[in-house]
Amino acid sequence: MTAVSEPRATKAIARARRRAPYDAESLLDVAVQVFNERGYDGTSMEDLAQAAGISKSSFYHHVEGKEALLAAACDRALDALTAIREDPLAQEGRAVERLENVLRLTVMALITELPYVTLLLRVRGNTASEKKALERRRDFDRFATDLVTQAIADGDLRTDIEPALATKLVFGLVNSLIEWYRPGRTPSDEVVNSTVSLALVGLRA
Amino acid sequence: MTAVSEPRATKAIARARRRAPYDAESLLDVAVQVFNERGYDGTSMEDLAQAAGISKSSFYHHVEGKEALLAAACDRALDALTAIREDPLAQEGRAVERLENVLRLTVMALITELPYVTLLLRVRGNTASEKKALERRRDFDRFATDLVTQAIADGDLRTDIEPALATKLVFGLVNSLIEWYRPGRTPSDEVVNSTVSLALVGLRA
DNA sequence: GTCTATAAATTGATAGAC
DNA sequence: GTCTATCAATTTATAGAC
Repeated sequence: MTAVSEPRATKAIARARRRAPYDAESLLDVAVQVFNERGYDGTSMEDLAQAAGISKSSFYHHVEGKEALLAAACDRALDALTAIREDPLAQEGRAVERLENVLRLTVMALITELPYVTLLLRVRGNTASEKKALERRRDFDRFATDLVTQAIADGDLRTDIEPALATKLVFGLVNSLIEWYRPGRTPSDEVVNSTVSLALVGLRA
Repeated sequence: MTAVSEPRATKAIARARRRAPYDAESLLDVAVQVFNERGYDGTSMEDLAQAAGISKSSFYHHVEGKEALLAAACDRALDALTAIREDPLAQEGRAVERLENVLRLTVMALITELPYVTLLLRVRGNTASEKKALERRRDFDRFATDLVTQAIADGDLRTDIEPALATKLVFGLVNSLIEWYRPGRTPSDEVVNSTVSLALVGLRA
């Protein structure tokens, strides 16, 4: 059974099944992990190549460059956040219910896309692609602020905290997950429930 | 009244009064500001010199080097946090009262030392001095965790959230201030009260 | 696809004149 | 104290052999 005698499709599948060790996606995973450990600017392409177990030149064969890696990671995180806005749970019911759903979906997105969102939330805006990522992030912030503002106007949340301030506090609480949450330590269900509960109990009228 | 005829002490005072434009402290302020804008690793000594309005070489005349600037800034932030542990308000009364005081003092420290604490909370631990700063920071985290644990054991805080998780959430909320608080926008009193209130109301039994 | 070699630019830091 | 000039190391990225 030599590979030569097999049809092309079979070869492609076999290749995929044994998980080609170095495809663009797995190298992105490696890069994002190292970026999060040492910081994006504190990581050299040599660091990434070593973490992947190949030479720097081979690494470049698979990826466009350092900034493209960061942009791809940010896009993945931002796509996850954007999907929340379009989720039916974010569009029906009272504002306070939509807010609770959005908070829950956000915590879940933070957990499932943790490395990517971590990188996104640390972006400083030094380059053009970083500025673009920050702009998309601000879109989500505005969406969240509108939701909190509406819930307060509905009389469902305490009125002694400014809407903009309340939003920043609640999403600051939620986003702080990237600083301490590590998969496998605490069941993610418990983290989701505790986080949403703590945020909303403190905020309710 | 020529400078030549004045005694040395007078000259020194006059020099100090007109605020020598480039002393080590004011250059640290400049450096910390730029570090926070572009990230520590994303900032070059050339960037710092330009921000200070002098050449890179002149800048080096006043400061030891890049890492020393970071260490000095972290030390200042950590000194502010350490002072909280030694504050009488953190040592008397029930654990839940001490916790409320510590939360309030922490928010106040974040606000008064904002640039320094911001830099500290972003340190990744890449160098020896950064690792040392992270270790001092962990000391404060342990102190905070003990306080929350005790308050839960006292029956003053809700028991359905793990002490370690509750601590991370509450201090995640408090520390998120560095991401959005900017002096002069919202009165600091309002931020302190709202932050402490939101955190504790959500946490109380 | 992988590698060694190297280019081209930047960086932290210093030398030494004024 | 400030500057220009420069060093030595590092960094992003490419060339080209296998």
